[in-house]
Amino acid sequence: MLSLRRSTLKYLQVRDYLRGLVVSELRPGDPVPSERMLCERFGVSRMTVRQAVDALVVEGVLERVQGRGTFVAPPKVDLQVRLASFTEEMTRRGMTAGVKVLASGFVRAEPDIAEALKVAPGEELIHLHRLRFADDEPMAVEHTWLPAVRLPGFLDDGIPASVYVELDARGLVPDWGEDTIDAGEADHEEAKLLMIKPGKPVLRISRRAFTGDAAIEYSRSAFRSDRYTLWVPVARPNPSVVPRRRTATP
Amino acid sequence: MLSLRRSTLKYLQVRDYLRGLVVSELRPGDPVPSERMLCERFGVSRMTVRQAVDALVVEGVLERVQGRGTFVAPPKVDLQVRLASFTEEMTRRGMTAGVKVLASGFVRAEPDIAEALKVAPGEELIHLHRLRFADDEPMAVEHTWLPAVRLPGFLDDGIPASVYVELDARGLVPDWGEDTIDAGEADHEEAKLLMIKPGKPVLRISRRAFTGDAAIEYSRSAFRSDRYTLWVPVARPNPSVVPRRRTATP
DNA sequence: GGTAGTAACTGGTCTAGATGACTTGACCAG
DNA sequence: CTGGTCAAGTCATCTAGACCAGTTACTACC
Repeated sequence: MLSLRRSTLKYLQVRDYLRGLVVSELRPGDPVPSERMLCERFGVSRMTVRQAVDALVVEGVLERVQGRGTFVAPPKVDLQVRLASFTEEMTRRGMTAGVKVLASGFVRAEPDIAEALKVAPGEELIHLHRLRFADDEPMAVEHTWLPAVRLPGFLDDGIPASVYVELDARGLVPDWGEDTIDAGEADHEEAKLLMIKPGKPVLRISRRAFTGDAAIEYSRSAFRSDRYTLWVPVARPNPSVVPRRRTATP
Repeated sequence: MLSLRRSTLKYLQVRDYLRGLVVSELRPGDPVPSERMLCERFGVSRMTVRQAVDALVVEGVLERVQGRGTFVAPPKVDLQVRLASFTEEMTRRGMTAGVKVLASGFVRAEPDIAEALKVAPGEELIHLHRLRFADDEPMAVEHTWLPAVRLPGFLDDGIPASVYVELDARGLVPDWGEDTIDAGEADHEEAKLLMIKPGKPVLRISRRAFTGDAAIEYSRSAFRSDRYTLWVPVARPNPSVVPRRRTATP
């Protein structure tokens, strides 16, 4: 039936080994072991090693340079405004994402939330109030609303570890969305949770995510501005699989 | 030396054949020829075909479904994240954009500016300090730096009304760039210009714009957060080469 | 000293197979 | 009609090599 030997796949072993190297030992510009060395170390063929490296190159973690080697990519924190989950974003930055659920349950849609989700006011919503961590440091306070009618049984087994994983499992992966971003002052509750002083600036991000025509998630987050910077690439040419030129100096 | 037989590489031939199919004959959800059929048609091995298909999957052009086939991916909503310019943003809200030049001239590149523009510290830069208005109300304080060597005579006829128009006239239209966004506190100068209290939150946006490989503009802006919200349409990230769950609906 | 060549690395492309996992449809038994 | 089995087709993973192309360092020659 459900064979989840995922992690026993050889290329994933190699990939995760490399990812571990990058986040723990290496710095941008450092070379990773050559493909042939990895073949030997893991007892796999070169194509398998290349598959592992490919995955990390596509992710922007590594960069290949023909004739010289493969290097840890500079933190051009390609992490973008994409509809990636917080966990994905932090993982890409080499941090460990954590989350603490402060509250969860069903609520009736307030007018502003209803409008954002394009549902009728008073409709039943799933509400999550969470505190997000990066490397055990509080990073953001987040409120998330999801239309309950589209997610039956969402809270039945406790709070899902990841909203996006849960949406994925239901085939409701968002394909587009929009963020609005502004700066604000931390209120008392946010300040306490984020361990900053009330009135200090926070980056507020409201996100609407859609699956096809229907809104599936609306969230409001307040990020500590001293620890979080948003990167937005603007109209960048398609990087494709082809290797990019290099700037770092190993 | 420079061998650009690029297009004679087999996997590129296969890739471009598939790309042609997608744009000319097939519609989203349609299956492309199976990998083994492509092997036969082009007389190449399966790995080569997979390399071609991989490239298109990474680009988001195709989607693989194990056991069923490979299909044309549904159209992307918006390939790139795109930030509206200040003027566009104001127009969208039915406001009139204005600008006042506070200072202009030549400066030597400070280390941080030099790094952002990828020039040597101390290199000559054109510097503009401007205050931006929306409906005659101050909205943002902006510093802009441009490499003087690439823009001879830029300030000779006074301050250009629009930096972008001037760049356009010289064929130096930026084709890509990146913004970093965070929240900060207004310093005294900013507060005075924006007519807010010092320490109040401002949205800080740093923008680097590139023409080809060379940086052409670097700017830092501080926006009044009580009057300005950034709006960012977001597209879904490209699926990685690696794990795929079902999404296609042929 | 400088220069050209060369050897030993690196990643880039490619072959010709193998096995496994998943989906679909045809077929058969209840 | 329903449910199960089975085969054929698909993509997923993997092997053990091959040669090409770019980079670097060292060496031998001028």
